[in-house]
Amino acid sequence: MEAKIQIPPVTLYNTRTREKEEFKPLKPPYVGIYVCGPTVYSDPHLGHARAAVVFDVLRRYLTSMGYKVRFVSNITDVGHLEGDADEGEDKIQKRARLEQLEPMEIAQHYTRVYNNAMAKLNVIPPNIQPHATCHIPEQIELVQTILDKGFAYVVNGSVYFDVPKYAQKYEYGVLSGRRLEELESVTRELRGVEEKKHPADFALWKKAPPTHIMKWKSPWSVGFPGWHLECTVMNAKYLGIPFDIHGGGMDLIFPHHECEIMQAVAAWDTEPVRYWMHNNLITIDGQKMSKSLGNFITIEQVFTGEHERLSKAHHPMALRVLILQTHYRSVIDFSDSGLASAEKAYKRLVQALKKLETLEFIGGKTDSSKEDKIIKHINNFYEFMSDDLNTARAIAQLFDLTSIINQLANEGKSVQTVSPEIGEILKRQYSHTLVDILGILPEDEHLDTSRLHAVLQILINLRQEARKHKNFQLADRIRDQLREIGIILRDTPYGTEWELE
RNA sequence: GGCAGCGUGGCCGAGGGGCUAGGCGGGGGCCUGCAAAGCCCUUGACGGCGGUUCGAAUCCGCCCGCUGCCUCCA
Repeated sequence: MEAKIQIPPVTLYNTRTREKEEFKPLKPPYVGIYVCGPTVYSDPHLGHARAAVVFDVLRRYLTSMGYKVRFVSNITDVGHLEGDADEGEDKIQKRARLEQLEPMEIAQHYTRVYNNAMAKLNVIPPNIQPHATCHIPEQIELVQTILDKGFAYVVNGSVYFDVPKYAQKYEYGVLSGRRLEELESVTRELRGVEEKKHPADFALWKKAPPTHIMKWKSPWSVGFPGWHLECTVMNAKYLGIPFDIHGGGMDLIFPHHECEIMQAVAAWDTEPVRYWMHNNLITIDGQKMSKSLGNFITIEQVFTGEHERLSKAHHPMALRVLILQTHYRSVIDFSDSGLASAEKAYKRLVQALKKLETLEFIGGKTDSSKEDKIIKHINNFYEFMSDDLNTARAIAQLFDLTSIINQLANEGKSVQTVSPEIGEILKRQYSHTLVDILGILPEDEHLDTSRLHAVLQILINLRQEARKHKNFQLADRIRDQLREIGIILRDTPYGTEWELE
């Protein structure tokens, strides 16, 4: 890192303490991050995209600072109970019955769909992507530990966490700010006859009804693990308790993350997580997007444009930019026009990057105020990223740099107003912040375009000759026909550029 | 009902007592065979009513409107 660029210490808003805290890993330079992954029984939607992109940027940022990050994100393939207790049916099983498939076939299919979507969004795959069904023995073991410690009880082959007992020894609701008495008054009327001693108790192990397909042997019954168990088990197994950062959507704070804390504290007498981070939700027309409301847009629909609310197919990076232009703790009200505007913004950033790569900084007539601005914007970028991952402000700095790059490019290929030293910093940092840290990929990097490149160069050269001879009819025909197949030609002071639409 | 939060210019979205956010769009100009892109200039905002203050979009109070969690969910 060059001397002129300073990266301030990272502060993160910790849901647990409700304030921004300086991030200090337990065992530097190692950082453990766990993010709640998807339940794989349907297509991933915009909400999945947001959580994944937000924590991908966190991971990239910490990595760029020299931390060695282990990033764990699970696949929930057991399915959780639907509705309450005894009426419950495993989600994946339900879907399997509907489609006449093996439950594991469903899980496998949607895991693949999810991972494909993540790849398109340029989300780096987790270092470990553990599956709940691969950790049944560990989950059974944890249930036993909690039973041994006296914080759970067995009823008819099911095991429940004893929340009132826990609340006697430890504080209840540390994450969500919820109080046990209030919870009781609300939930009492909602629930019918059941095995739980207290409405706030939750299942650690459920005995499976005879029709249930996904089930495993345990000391208590043939059944399946409770909703919150897998995360605790996989935290402990792959990151150790306690570990640094646990992330997920805000809707998971209660009860999911609250239960995770109780399980870990009950089992090991230690709060499991140093920093709890929660991204806010995505709304559509001001309404929460959710599975139960059925108003969600899948990630793939954004890319194909096949949804009544979408006017066209959008570039995956447009979605990424849209997400990063909002701070992660604010709501994003999703719209087609917002996505379209993000797409234009994305193109601007990427065009500036391409342009910057062709520039040569020779100095000679250096403009120190311009150079100062460049350094200032780069430092601001890091300052805002370190301030609770404020990607909205950080990306604004990149737009300011974009503007400067465009001005420099107007000088021609050889730039005199910026010294070679500052020019190199600009080149390195602009690319590093945009591509490596924010994960905004220049277009078509995945595509092998080398031959297409060569062919277009031939056409561009022919057109150039036609223009030289003032044969504009031919020149325009070449450009128009290329446009018809989605290739746009653009004449610039330093030659003709092309771009795929 | 309990808890948490939000209301910013045409749209999206940062910020948060005096200091240009940014993106998209609109207007004017430069460049150009034309087009596109780019550049320069520009427009324009802090839900309502009170209060604190030399000064409030920013702090406090009340009111209005909206959202999330309390049921699986990112």
